[in-house]
Formats: sequence, structure tokens, C-alpha cells
Amino acid sequence: MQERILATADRLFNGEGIRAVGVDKIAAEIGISKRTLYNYYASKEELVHAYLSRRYVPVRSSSRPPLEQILHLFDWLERWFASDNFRGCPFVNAVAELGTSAAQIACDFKEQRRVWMCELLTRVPVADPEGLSVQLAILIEGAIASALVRGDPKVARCAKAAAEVLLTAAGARRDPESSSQRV
Amino acid sequence: MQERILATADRLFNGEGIRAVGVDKIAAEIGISKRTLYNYYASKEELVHAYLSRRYVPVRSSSRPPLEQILHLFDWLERWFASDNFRGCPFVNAVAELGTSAAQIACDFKEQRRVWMCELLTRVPVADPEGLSVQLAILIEGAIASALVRGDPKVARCAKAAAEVLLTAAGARRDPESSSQRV
DNA sequence: TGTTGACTACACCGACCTGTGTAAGTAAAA
DNA sequence: TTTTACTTACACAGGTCGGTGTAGTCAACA
Repeated sequence: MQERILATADRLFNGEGIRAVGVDKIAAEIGISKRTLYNYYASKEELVHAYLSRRYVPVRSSSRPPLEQILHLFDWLERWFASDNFRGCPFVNAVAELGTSAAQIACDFKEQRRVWMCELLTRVPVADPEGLSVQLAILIEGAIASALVRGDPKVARCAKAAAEVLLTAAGARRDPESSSQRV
Repeated sequence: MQERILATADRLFNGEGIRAVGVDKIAAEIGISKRTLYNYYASKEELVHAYLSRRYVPVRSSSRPPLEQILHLFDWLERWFASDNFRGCPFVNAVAELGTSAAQIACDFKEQRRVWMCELLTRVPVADPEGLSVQLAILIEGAIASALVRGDPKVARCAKAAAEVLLTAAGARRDPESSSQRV
């Protein structure tokens, strides 16, 4: 039941905005009384926090080459942009709607993804993995925002092309076939 | 008076969010009655539209070299990020708060800035000015979002460095001193 | 049978929202 | 002086919001 509430809140918050969705609407959508909802979440603020924490999913590392993993992220972005429930980055939207109170969890999430990329970059290897990871993170963030204001998922491809240029300039060699570096 | 209302609305909308600021607060901030405010703007929606239109300022083209103009934009971004009234891109925030109804004017604004860069790029010149202008726009957008979630204005410098790499890779030559190409 | 826990319906609170209606005040123009 | 335009204070309508209180229903379990 708690999961049903959170799943519905996730869908509505992400689809229409946090401030635009009231607790009555969430409860009505599931078909439960508002009283039941408040038995599982003491306040809307708590529900919002659970919603953002749920979106905070750790990035998975596969066994594929680091470069491929990073570039594959942009393909995943394009599919996300093309999906009908894409409405921009939930964390950035939360900061825009709720102010700096939501900035902490948003920052944590972004930083975690950047560190994931940075670790991959050290295994490529490239010059200055730290700086490059920040640049790639900026590209990802910009692709999300641009895909939102335009309706065009293809900006992910432009961002991917830019990422390839940055990686090449940093000395990354595609598919060196010497992937004997066990991970 | 109309300007005073709009200026105050601009400050509050940008500083606290559109949905978070009521017309009462705007009127009280100026010291006028709510009735007076409604004499100049028939509805809050009209005031919001005026607020976004006001933010829609055409980019200025100077007589300086095209490359310098583009790179200078990132310096301007860093100063903006460091200012105390920075709260992300007002257009992206409006889309996040009001949904796709605000997407049109946001898209117009972003596209206008991209076209401005694209025209500058054709005068550099570079290969594929269209594609590169989209990539630079993504960098700008990403820098804004990243500076918002982190509190760090220095991401503008990382974005600028990335832009320099992209420009160099596209064949742009810094300060060719052969700026005889009159515009 | 009785008890317990979860759920429901529903009214209600206080606060805030956008927007209007009204009567009175004020100052400049006619 | 009279008219006209603008402003004020203030109440209020109609709605939504987050959140609570209460009484009752239902099923599982002892």
C-alpha cells in the first residue's frame, strides 16, 4: 500500500509538478481515503521527500568498456526524452518549485552520477578525469533542459557528439581492445 | 506604475517562484492596493506572461570578434551565477512550474540565442555551424542547471573550457587577426 | 464471541489563493 | 466648481490547499 501511494505520487508529481498536485488528488487516484494516505505519510513534505529519494537510483556499472558505458548513457537519455512521461529532471524541477530546500538531495544525486563517470574516466584513461566528468555532467544537464523546452529528443544525439569530441580531445582511445584491465 | 508592478513581479517571481508568489504579496511589496494592480493587469496569468516577455531580451551583437563574443557569454554566465538573485533559468523554471503552456516562449528565447550564436559561428568560420550552435546551447543550459543545484558559479568556467575544445575541434582559429570580414 | 487493526466516509478547520464589488478619497483637468 | 481619472481600504465570494477529528465498517484472529 505504501508502495502504491509512492508510485502514484511519483507519477503525478513528475507529470504535473509537485505544487500542482494535492494530496486529495493522489488519494483519489488510488481510490483510498485521504485519511489512509496520512497513515503512511505524516505530511506532504514527507511524501515529497520519499518521491525524490525514490528517484535517487544509484547508477549501475556494467562490465562493458568505460567509454561505451558513458556514451551509452546518452542513448538512454534519448529514449527517456522520447518517452511520454518525460518532463525534465525531477530534481531540477523540485528545486525550481520548492526552492533551495530541495537542493541538497538534488546535488547529492548529480554528484553521485558525476563521480561514477569520473571513476570510469580514470580507467579509460583520460587527462584530468575530474574536469572532464564535470563537463560531461554539464552536457547531460543541458541535454535534459534543452529536450524539455524544445520537444526534440534528438538533442541527446548532439550532446553525445559533443561528448565524443571532448573525450577524444582528452586522449581517450575508442575500443583499445586491450581491455585486460580487470574491474 | 505599470513598470513598477512588473519590476516587482519580476523580482519576486524569479526569486521565489511563480506559484509561490501571490498577487497580494506583489501589491503589498509595492505598497499599492490589490485593486490597483488589477487595473493594470487583468489577471495573474497576464502578469506572468509580461514577466516572461520582459525576460525575453534580444541578445546584443557587438563589433568584437565572433569567437570572443561567444566565449564572453560564459564569463557573463559566471557573473550571473555568482549574483545573489540567480535562481536558474526563469524560462525553464516556468516550464517546470506551469507545464507546457510556458514552453512556447521559452523555446522561442532559447532558439533566438542559438541562432545568434549560429550566425557568429558562420563568420568564424567553423564546420557545421548549426550543429555546433546546438552543442553550445546545450553547454549553456547545462551550466545554468548545474550552477543551480550546486551553489558553485565556477561551473561556468568548466563549460567555457568545453566550449573552447568544441570550437577548436570544429576548426575555429582564435584571433586570426584577419578580421577583414566586415559584417 | 470479543478484540484488534486497518480502512472508509465525511465533515471540518484555518490558511491561502485569484478575483470582484463598493464606497470613499484625491488631484488634476475642464 | 465640476468632472474625470485614479487610487485607496476593505469586505467578500468561491475555490483549493494541507491536515485533523470522528464515527463507523470490515476482516482477521484469539
